[in-house]
Amino acid sequence: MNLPDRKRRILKAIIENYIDTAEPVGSKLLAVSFDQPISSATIRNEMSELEDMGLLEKPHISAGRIPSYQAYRLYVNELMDSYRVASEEIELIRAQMNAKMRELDNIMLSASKVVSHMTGHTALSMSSQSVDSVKKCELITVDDGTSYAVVLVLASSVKNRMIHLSAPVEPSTAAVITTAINLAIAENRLDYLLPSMANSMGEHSPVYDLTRQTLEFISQTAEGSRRSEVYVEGVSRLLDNREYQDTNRARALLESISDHGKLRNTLQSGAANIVNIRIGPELDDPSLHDASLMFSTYSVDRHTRGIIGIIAPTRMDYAQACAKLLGFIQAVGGSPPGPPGNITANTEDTGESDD
Amino acid sequence: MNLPDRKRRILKAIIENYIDTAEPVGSKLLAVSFDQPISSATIRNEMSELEDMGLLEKPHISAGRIPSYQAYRLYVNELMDSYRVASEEIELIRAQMNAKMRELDNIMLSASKVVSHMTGHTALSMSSQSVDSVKKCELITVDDGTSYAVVLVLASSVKNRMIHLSAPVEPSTAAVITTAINLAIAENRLDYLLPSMANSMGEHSPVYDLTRQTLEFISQTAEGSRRSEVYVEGVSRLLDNREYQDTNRARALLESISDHGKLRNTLQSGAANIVNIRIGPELDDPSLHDASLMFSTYSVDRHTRGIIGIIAPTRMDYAQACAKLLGFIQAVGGSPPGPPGNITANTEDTGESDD
DNA sequence: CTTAGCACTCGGGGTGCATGAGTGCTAAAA
DNA sequence: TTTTAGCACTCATGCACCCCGAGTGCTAAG
Repeated sequence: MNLPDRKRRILKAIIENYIDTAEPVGSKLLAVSFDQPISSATIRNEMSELEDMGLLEKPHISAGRIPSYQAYRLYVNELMDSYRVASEEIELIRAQMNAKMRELDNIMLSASKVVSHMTGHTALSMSSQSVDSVKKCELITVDDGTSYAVVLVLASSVKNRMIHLSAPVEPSTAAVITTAINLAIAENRLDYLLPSMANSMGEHSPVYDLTRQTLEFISQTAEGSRRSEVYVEGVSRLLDNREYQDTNRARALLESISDHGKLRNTLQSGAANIVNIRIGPELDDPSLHDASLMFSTYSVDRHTRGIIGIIAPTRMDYAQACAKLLGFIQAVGGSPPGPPGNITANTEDTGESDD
Repeated sequence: MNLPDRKRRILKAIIENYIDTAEPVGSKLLAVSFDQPISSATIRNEMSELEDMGLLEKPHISAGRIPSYQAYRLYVNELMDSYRVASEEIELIRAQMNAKMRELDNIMLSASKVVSHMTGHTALSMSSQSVDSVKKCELITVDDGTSYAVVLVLASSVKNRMIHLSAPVEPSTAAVITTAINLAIAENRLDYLLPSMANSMGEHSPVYDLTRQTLEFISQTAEGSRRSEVYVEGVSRLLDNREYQDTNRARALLESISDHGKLRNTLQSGAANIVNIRIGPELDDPSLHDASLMFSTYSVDRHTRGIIGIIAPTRMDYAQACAKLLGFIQAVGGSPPGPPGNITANTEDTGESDD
């Protein structure tokens, strides 16, 4: 967007003021906050024009202006200072992550806790295995054959389930089943396995039952691989924000956040390797129209990649949140702290360039 | 508690009225709601005495009375009508559970969703494996030896983790390790295994590393077996309640509910086979003093048992919630719907009998 | 023991008013 | 042409005030 320098400065000041105070900002107040002072009247004129451009809004006639959604978009794209994270802070994050990971043994959960705590916002976290196909299957005998643990090895994780049978199956038979299934996986003809067994032994034998349940688990896993769990941490922090003092709005937001299916889709829709920022109306859900989502993929090591993000009012401190997020990614990413600022916050531009 | 009949009736009416309206109930209003009418003055006298007994409280001098915590306790112990669940409703719950279980493949998560939906309150759910010791360990080769999936079979569940090594370990070697570990588990001498290996092969061999990480996982699992996950569903419903229109209270409550460690302890502290009701001050957490917890254990089949409960304001409809909970338990429990009412709602009495 | 009556309390809702932060517009200054 | 000062106007907010109604306790009569 091509905006004269003074307008940019004024708009930036308004946005940052509003982020800070959550109150409409007026011309007088703003006038004194500049280095070389401009009169409030001038600012009023500029504001009026910014309003015509769709960048500012008036809650009512005798209040100050607040930034519009477009203003936030402009802000994160062009105006925002890139905040930098002190390397001590990165060290701190690393220490916290280590502590949490000892305690919790689930990286995604730890990540959400740490990020929620350090940003003061509600954090979202999930693992970002891309389509994670089943590579191998094992059956482990429990209780001498009436129960089996099915273990599926996927490209980047392992899933298991307990299967209980009405009558025992010999471990050696289970081994045969395992071999057959693994062969079928390799040759991609799982669908033919079960019908052929049904013919040879009937549908009521425990061996058939074991195979059936195992195959069912495999297909469910394949189905569900792209629906990994979403961890939400620090929901209560949402209520700290002025905009959610109104219980109805808070309730709507909470409800949206509880819909992990939608969250997952949104989080997976981000571009890789950049900090994705979705501002209010850019999110489908209408009850998220006064909230913003900031998220990014990250990698812990070659095997584990995740998506971490925060959700907060549109009026969040984007610069700071972005910096903290990058700090987190750097801290867990194993890359050395190095000189700060070498990770840049490219933010996704969703296209619409009005004017 | 030995209370004259009329006092009981009045108290019951006050409590139920308050549960309904969330407003202090006064003498006049109450007077007209009885079958054979009593004058408001009489009710005032009775109320005054009930207040002296610690069963009623006045928010202020010119408002009606509200039940005290002791009144709620008395109510759930003695006054409450046992609501019964229609067998159609049980069928409905069963259908919902079946649908959810197909969709989610996690019983506890399904349970919390269904119960939250049917009671209209926030639901808590966890599996109630009693101490769940490691029975068996398996190592599954992935990627030709640089990664292994460790699978632990416990008494009632299976856990797994991926281990990545810097150099490959032969599958046959892994089999030897597995055997050694299983032997050590059986003989309960896991602690001696690692030091003896360190001596024979040094701490930098990949075999040592694999063993070390496997043992670490085993000890973490043993440690964490009594901390199974707590599922919380429908938090947004909390905000529907009058008492949580105040964001500060709501925030405190949300925070408490996010502390799964405490929740787990509370849920595990319940007696088996009865509906446990913990009213406000009976919960340790001060920010839960205006909330009540109702929960119970249940079993799906011989292998899976869970704890299901709800959390709501002290002013919740205990009778209805209790009935729904019992309905749920009956629906998933596999026992036939049968004549309703054969499960009784014994509620735990926490002792204190003042007066 | 119950009830009618009375005086008293106090929270909540409504009204009226002053205040102040904000705006737009116009005309003079730069 | 751009900036600034000044002025009239607009509302949201807070405060004081008052009234109403639901509720109470107490007393005296039934």
